[in-house]
Amino acid sequence: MGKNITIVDIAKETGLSVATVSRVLNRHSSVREETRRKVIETASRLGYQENYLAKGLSTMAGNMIGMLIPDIRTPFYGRIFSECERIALEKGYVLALCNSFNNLKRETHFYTHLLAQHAGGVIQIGGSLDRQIIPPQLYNQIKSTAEKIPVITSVPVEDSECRCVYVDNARCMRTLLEYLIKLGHRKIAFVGGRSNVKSTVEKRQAYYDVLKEHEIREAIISEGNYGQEDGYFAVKKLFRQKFPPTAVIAITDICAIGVIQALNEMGLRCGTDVSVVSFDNTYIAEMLEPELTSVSTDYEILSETIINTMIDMIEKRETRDVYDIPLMFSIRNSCTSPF
Amino acid sequence: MGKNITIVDIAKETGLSVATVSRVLNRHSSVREETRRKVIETASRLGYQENYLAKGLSTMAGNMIGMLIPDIRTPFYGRIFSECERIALEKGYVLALCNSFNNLKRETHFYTHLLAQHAGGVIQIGGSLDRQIIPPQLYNQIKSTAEKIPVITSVPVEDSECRCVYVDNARCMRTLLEYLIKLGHRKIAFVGGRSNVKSTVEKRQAYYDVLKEHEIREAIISEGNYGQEDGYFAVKKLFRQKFPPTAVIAITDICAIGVIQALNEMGLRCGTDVSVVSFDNTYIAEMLEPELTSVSTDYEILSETIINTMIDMIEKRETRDVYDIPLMFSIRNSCTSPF
DNA sequence: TTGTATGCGTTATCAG
DNA sequence: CTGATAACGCATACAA
Repeated sequence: MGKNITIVDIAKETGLSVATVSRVLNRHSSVREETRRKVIETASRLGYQENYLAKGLSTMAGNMIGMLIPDIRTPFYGRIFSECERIALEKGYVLALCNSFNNLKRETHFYTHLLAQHAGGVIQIGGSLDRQIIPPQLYNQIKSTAEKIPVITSVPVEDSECRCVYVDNARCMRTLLEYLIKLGHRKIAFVGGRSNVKSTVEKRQAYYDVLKEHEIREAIISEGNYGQEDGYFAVKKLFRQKFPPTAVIAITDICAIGVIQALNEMGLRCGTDVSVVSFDNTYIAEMLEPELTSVSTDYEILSETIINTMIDMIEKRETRDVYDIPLMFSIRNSCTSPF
Repeated sequence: MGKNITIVDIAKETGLSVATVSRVLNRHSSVREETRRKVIETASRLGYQENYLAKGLSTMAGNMIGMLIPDIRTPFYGRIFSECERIALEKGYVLALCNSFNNLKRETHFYTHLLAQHAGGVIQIGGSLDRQIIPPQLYNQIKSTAEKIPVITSVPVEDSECRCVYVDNARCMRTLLEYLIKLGHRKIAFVGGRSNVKSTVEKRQAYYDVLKEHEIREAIISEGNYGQEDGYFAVKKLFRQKFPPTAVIAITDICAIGVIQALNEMGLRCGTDVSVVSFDNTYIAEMLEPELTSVSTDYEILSETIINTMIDMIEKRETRDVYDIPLMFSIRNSCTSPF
């Protein structure tokens, strides 16, 4: 357990004061080049490692950023987190992750923890934030947290200091639907998703809007959850009818798996008999047979925006809400014209 | 930005000293019940929140635990992390996650960071740790880190203070293979996995061992990576022969997806014509058609062991290496007798 | 440009 | 059982 090297040691060694050493280490301009070099040299010679705890205690802002998402095991959140983590580490920040499992208690608990650590900031994507009305308990927690440390959310939080990096669900739906309509589909089902989830509601609304714009009367919606079985049972139900849909929009790639399975069981082939598209555009889409046409926000740009905004907030630069992350629309071979 | 409530405030409010307040808050025995109650009461009345930074600076041990894994997006690591995170949060610890992507630089970088934060500890599973010979750069980093904060690894690290929570790959392979042999299979292929990865080598060795025990001469191994395409191409190659295997062991669930796809394309049906099993037993196994027989370490017990051991180390209790985590062997419907 | 002194919130070591 | 006070490592306002 060798004693830790501190700036005091460096100060002693160089004959300078801790203040000067500190200035050098933080790239504070006003310091002579010679002393600067001397400090750098002895720092690395002694094997100095900065102590973030002390730094944090002094500045009241750690270099750990908390990320709160519903479930890292889903390909969607897994992808977002991984991109964010990669960028953050490059910039000298560490990401702490919490699966909320949409559990309000876990969410507020996590905020409390991060606050207690004076974390650099918190990022929340989805979860209870994605309810039609944000639960007051969470709302208050976010609001009071945002007064002390930077907070970024995937949804605007009114009357708070949060920044919002918005995922445009409506635009995603529009892209998918217009693509199918252009192929000639008129009977298009939208499968999966709960109606108390904001992102889903936004997708539904866009679904109705676009149908209307194209004067398509028939909306076919099957509510459910976001899993494979939801796609499966929806298809089983929907395709029992006389004039079944010719195309299906699945709420997630995972949901699409179920759609395709059910289709197969009914002797229908995805990509020829029925067109299938999905949200999220994760590796699952490329894994299926046939490969799925899918849409999502551009993960890299989204993640970069989130992290950069967060760091700007931490380092007290100007920031703005972001509503215009580009989409990633990948046309593969799960669709054809219905004729 | 309301000023933070500290123990000093509580001390003032109660007329006690900070020392006493601190003692109460840390359940240090010797303190009168009455003063104890008074402290607790005013603490909650004032809305006191402990400051982990200050605490950490004082004790030189934070409540953040770092977890270093190859890639959270894989179902295997996603599952392990999620279980660990759930348990850790319950016990008051936060998990910071780093995807190493098997990149040595990222790995050592992460250790450096955690050290600088005086993290509670570090857990590394797989990655460069899983090479036949641990790269010296990483070895040194682990060794020196372990001298300062608790470190747990999935593989024993010789001559260091790490604790090891071992995942018994050989036993997993044995379980799978003996199951297939009992069903009557004699031509069993083992598909996927690189030969510079320790866990894979252990599986291979067990594969040879068990075959030998059952006097099966023919070992059929197809090296590759751990993805879907590796399973796919392996089958395409292996099943071109006159007497193809009657069973396939895939190195991961994901790899098995490719196996099944290739089989389908060749007009062979998994579960009737060919038996398929895999490692990892993730949700993917239940998602496939037919559902896959699969084996892994029991995730819950593994994760609980890891976190409990870590916390014991942090709180300086006795610990021991763990080599006997039970397995989770799920027999589903991807296998039959070959006759 | 550099140094001095103080604070950040806790824990821990001594005394009482 | 309780209280003063010195660390812990760093940043920074104020002086020089």
